[in-house]
Amino acid sequence: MDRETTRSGATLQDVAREAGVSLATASRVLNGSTRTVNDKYRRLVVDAAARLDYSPNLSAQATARGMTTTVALLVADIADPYFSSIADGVVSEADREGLIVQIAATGPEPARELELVRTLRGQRPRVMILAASRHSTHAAPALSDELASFEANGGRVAIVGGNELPFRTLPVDNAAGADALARALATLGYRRFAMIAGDEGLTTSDDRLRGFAAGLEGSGLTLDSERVVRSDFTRDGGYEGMRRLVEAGLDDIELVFAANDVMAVGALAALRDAGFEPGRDLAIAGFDDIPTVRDVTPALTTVRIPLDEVGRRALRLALDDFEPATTAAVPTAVVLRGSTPAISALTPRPPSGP
Amino acid sequence: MDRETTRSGATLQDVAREAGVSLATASRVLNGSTRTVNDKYRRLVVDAAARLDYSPNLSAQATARGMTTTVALLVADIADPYFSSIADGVVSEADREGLIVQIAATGPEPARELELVRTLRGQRPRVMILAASRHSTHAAPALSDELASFEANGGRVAIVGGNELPFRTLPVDNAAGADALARALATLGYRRFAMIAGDEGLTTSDDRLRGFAAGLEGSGLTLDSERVVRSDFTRDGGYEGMRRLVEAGLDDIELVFAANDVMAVGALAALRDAGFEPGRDLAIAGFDDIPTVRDVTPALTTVRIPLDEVGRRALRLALDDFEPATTAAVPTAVVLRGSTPAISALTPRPPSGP
DNA sequence: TTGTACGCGTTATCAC
DNA sequence: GTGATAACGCGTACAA
Repeated sequence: MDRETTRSGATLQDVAREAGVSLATASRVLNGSTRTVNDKYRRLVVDAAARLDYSPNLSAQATARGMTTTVALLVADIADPYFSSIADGVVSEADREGLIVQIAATGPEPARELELVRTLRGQRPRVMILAASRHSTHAAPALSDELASFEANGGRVAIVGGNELPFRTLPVDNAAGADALARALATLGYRRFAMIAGDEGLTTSDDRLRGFAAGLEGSGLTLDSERVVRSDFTRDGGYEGMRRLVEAGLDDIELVFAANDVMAVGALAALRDAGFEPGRDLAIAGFDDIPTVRDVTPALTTVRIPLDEVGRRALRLALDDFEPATTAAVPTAVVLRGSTPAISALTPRPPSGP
Repeated sequence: MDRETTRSGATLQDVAREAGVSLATASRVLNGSTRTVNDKYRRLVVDAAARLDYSPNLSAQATARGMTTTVALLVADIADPYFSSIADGVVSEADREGLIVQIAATGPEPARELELVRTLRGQRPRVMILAASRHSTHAAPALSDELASFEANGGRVAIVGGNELPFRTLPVDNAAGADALARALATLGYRRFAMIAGDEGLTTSDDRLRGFAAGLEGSGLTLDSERVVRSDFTRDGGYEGMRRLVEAGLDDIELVFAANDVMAVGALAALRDAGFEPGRDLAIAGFDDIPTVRDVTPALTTVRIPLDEVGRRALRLALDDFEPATTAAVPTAVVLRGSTPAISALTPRPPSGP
């Protein structure tokens, strides 16, 4: 016994032997669902397990049960607040379910998504959440096949944000949010807009662009396509986008809408570096409402997405049994802050040619 | 064959049968390390695998090999930029090694750390990285036992930041960084300080406090212990801390050092809400150099830790075989920004007693 | 209620 | 170089 105590990696066998019961009994009290075990034996087993410092081997459990207790989460960049907030929601909800979260990051190349899905599938996770999938993907068929195989084996798939893949999707109404933002800005008196968007094909960005343009049109305004610059979907991308706008001359622009908050924050910096004061010389708006935007100056107008709730709901969506049709879209809400004051507060800027 | 093609979850058996070879051969070509397989058979197997959409069951591999391909990462809060940046480093490095990262979050209660370590151990990860462990923990013995058991079974442990646990540790010299910061601030002309620290026992915070005080003393200054307020190690904690400082009257304080950047950002907001202008009425400094602090106004003086590198190095530390003694501490660097102008730029504030 | 025996999908040790 | 076959640690009929 002393030898057993010292040696680690006690197996269920060891526990059973130590407790003087059968393997099956030990299994039942330690991991079994139906509690049909005599209390006398139960105690014996529990004590033995504690004494041997037994830790169930989840891999073995998984192969035996044919089912794991992990959820795989695919993001583009875990350091991006958008994704880390979603991840936070997934992790906390998974925790409540006794599930462990595996995170993989595609990085800048969306092509890696397929590859990672393939790898993660090997883990046979109970659910797979795709939050990175923001591209109207040319690789869609292959990805779709992969996910279908996964589901055919009992796995659950949940996709965050609308794309056309035929799986449970948690819709985030980017278009409607951008539309509402445009109308709110129009109400504030803004008339001339520019936008810093992501690359074409990035559905999140495309939807927000489309919604924004629609909202403006609904207000009798237009978004000149020449005033839409494309850039990376990152802070530095936003910086670069604003730099280009400034270079092209923003003399007749009153407001720049960045396709997401990190871009907007970058745009803020670029604008300052160019000698302008955001919220006074030019208004800026973003999208997502990441925590940071409360703390930049001026505080950023944006469209709020409850990101942690998105994470939690994505997991629930995958886990629960119900009609997929009942899945309501995540509500978005326009949040007006200092970066978009009433137009009258904006100081007219002198024309600044290229 | 058609039936096989349609049915998913093809097993290695299926592939072997489809290819007309033995299980062993199939295993060798698909997953084996030593490539001692005839090319003719090799092709057969590879083709069959592709046709059946075979995906190796990592759980089964793990039970058979007694070793997984996952690394477990323990953080306090994945939505906190400090941790998500570290996680980013871990994930990217793990990716290079073909490893999958599992993330668990302890949340505000450090007691959960032990519990989570226990759970994660069940996964038999190849390495376990503790980044959350910032408390001089009363639960240290139990935690230490748990980790020791884990290592005794071939697992690797890496701990981020100094604590006294007897495992491979990636030292982050918080004390030295804070010391250097204090001296730099003294050089700028600052003389009267306050600090917003985390709860006592939070080693990260304690070390930074100690280092800061030491740096001041080295410059012939002192940090009055009455000027040290304790608060949550979060953005809102920083806000609350600054609120209390203001309430107590900060008439003779020139600079507030927050124990980390998110707190400093909160402090910035609180200061503004109280009617003061940070960087003009009062200087503020933080610690970590999270991405955000470049973009707040004024940009925040801080001590830079290369967080993604911390993540990468932590994984390497766990993975590599070498003398633990050779592990150099992560370099920190003082970064002076607008939130701590030369003291002459600070406007004298009128006394504001409670 | 408890124990026996088999199966989960792979790897690894043998002989061949 | 290849193929049986025994592990790996555990769940779970099935029988007792």
